[in-house]
Amino acid sequence: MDARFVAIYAIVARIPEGKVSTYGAIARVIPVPRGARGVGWAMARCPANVPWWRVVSATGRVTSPNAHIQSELLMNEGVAMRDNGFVDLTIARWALQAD
DNA sequence: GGGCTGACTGACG
DNA sequence: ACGTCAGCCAGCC
Repeated sequence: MDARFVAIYAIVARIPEGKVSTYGAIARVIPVPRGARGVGWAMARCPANVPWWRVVSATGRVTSPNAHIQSELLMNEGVAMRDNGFVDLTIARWALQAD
């Protein structure tokens, strides 16, 4: 486990309910080895205590293999969902912070 | 060692 | 506005 990935999980863990963030946005705050893909890679291996469902693609689309579960979780938290698998980043986007 | 894949993104037609 | 393409680079055959 690399310290950078720990930082990714730490940031994701800071995303409040009803808010989401994007892979690319996180990749800009942290010097991730492979940029946005690195974040996705990290999410794919979410250490367990990580609210991975609050991370979506830059367009607001849920790109996870279990998108239906993710979208359901987001709706359950009050995230502004458009339709199946889409989040309204205009409303739900969280202001990133490295610390 | 070489080629393909992917929980991405931004540019292009 | 929407579908495709190319760049990206660690992992996994």
